[in-house]
Amino acid sequence: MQVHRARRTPPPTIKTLAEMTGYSIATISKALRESPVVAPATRDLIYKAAREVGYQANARGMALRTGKSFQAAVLMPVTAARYYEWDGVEYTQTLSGISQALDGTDYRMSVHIIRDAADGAEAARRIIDQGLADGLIFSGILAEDPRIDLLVGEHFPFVSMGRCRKDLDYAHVDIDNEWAAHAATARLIAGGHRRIALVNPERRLSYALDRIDGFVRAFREAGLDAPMALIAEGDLSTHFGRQAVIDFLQVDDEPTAFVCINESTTLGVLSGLAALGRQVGVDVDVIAYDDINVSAYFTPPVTTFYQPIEVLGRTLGHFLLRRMEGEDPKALRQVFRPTLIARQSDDLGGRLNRT
Amino acid sequence: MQVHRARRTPPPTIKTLAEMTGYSIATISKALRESPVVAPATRDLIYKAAREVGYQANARGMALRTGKSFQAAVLMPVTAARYYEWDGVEYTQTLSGISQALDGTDYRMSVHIIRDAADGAEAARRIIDQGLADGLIFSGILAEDPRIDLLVGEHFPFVSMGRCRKDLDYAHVDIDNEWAAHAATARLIAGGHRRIALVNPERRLSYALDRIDGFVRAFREAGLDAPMALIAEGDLSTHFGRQAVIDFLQVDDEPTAFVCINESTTLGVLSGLAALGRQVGVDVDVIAYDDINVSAYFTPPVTTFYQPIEVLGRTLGHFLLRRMEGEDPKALRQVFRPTLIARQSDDLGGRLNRT
DNA sequence: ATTCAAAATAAAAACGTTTTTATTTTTCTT
DNA sequence: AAGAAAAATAAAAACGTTTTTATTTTGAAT
Repeated sequence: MQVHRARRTPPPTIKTLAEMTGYSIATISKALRESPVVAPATRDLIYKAAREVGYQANARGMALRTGKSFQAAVLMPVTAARYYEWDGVEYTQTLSGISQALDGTDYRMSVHIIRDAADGAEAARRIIDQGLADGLIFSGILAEDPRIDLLVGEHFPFVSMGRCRKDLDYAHVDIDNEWAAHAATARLIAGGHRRIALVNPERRLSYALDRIDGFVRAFREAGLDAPMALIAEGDLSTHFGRQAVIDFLQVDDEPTAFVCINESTTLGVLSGLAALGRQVGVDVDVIAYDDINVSAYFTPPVTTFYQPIEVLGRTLGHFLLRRMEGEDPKALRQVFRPTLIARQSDDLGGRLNRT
Repeated sequence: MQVHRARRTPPPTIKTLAEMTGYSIATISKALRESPVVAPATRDLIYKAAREVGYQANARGMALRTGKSFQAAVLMPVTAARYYEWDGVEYTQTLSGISQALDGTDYRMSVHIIRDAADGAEAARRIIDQGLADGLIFSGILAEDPRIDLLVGEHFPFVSMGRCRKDLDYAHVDIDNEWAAHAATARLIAGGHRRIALVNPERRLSYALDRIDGFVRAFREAGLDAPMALIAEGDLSTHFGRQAVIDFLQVDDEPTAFVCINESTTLGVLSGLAALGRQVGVDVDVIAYDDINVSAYFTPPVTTFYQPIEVLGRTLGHFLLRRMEGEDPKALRQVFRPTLIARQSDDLGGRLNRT
């Protein structure tokens, strides 16, 4: 026989406070909202009563009346298929950052898993139409991202992690991918490398283009033609990184260095190199981009451009809050430059012919 | 000058449908809830009208009236500090699994980041008190987890990923850690290993005890004493895994094999071994537990017990749905046994003295 | 003291549902 | 054909807020 606990007294509402203090619920509501029309003395009285009974505004009541949901939605891309389980691991840190920004506000974070870009657009549509959230954060920005057009058109508050290639006003946070790719490539060129491979995401992703731009610029500045044939394009899985290496090392004029786009692919690249018996730092150089500081533990540790992604997350959250307050998106833009963490020399220990 | 779009027509409500069909809102509501009191003919009519205008029940209205939030809360542990950025990466897959289970229901997934166990208990408290969610999923179960007592006491629907050591009725999903640790250890013992190290989480975590149990049982069954001094305890960071190796390899009678608890530590262990010049499969054997299938890409690939964590996530979600429907938690328990993926022989290529 | 404006508070309506209670319509029984 | 029971529908209340409108109180000016 299950013993049921005595029904707990229902949580206090503004009605409770009205009865306690003798004021009307209208006054209670205004007092708690810090409305200037209520006399300071009564406001204090009401606050005292609220504290006394531990009053917490009922989110559902507020939501219905105001039409707000007090939810900040985050679209989180997860590839369901095998080979991809390591994908998106950095989202743990991203969510943590966003949540930190939301802490202490009335907003909660709801996470919507999306399978691909189309799914993401549909999720955005649903969130707007059904008022599932008051603001939206998403990443994986395409060069021509329909979500950005949609949200800008609807005047729906959002912050994107990444920039699209259209000239629109929207709040965003990004990594300076052009700069990072340029810096990495230039460093390898300075080390004497000429055959440099770029392991890149698909070209429809906006930052894939940014990376290519930086890659090409580094060669141009050195008076060289960029080896466009050495740009591998694919999903950013570990499997892809590994396959890219295997493919490249089977052509005649094989690359002597790799620029990797994220940790997942980097791990794959290292795995591929190991499988083919190539030693990093001896036969080939690798320079990577890192956002959860894990490259230090790879074998061997690789030189990276590091940008803690939690910081991006925090910024995303803060920007979204301000955007939901109605702030002009023009003011809400930040592009981070990762810092170089050199863990290896990039000239194969000096064995490479310098020009 | 910003051009504002014409105010969009407000979304249809049951009132809209009432006007369209001529029925009262009460009938509309009942029809949509499939209540048997409304005549089938009218139900059909009302459904038709609803489809016509694309009616979607307003979540806020429902929430206020029913007192439900239609949120499934997930507590997601994230260690903020440096050294821990790789921690919890498997949560991407976990969330994906949960979300898959929730797909097509009225429930949304809200994620609450927690910093530690105490933070988790506080979050649970807040979720119950403020009715922030109708159900809860959490992991990182302690041997004596206060959250489980709390939630069982409050009759709040929840599913835990992992079991505590108390004999309580609650829905849960778990890995058979005792079995896995036993299998891994027994395999190494069969390979001739005697000095086997267990890289384990802190002992207050319930599954840390399970692992120790399995570890000890494997030795006992072989007629040996388990080397309790070779059990390293710490957070599950990459940093910890590396440090554990470095510590162990500086003692006299150093271990010849390592059993690792998760991928983060495994990566650390491999990093530590590489740093000390030990070759896996030559000087030392490593067997690991893997939930996002990444160990295949480590250098060298390591033998693992693999359990795709997304499957656990899906089960968690399904169990929570059933629990929120009021189903007896006794029926909602599942313990998964990971499958062995042998990527190396575990007797150092036969070089180890067999007993 | 009266009047009027300003300040403070109260009342009422509304947000979109569900549920309880009331009413009307239909069907069956005799 | 009348009456009662059953079925179908409608009306009203409620969930906890915020906001608009109405009322009361206060204070100052005459």
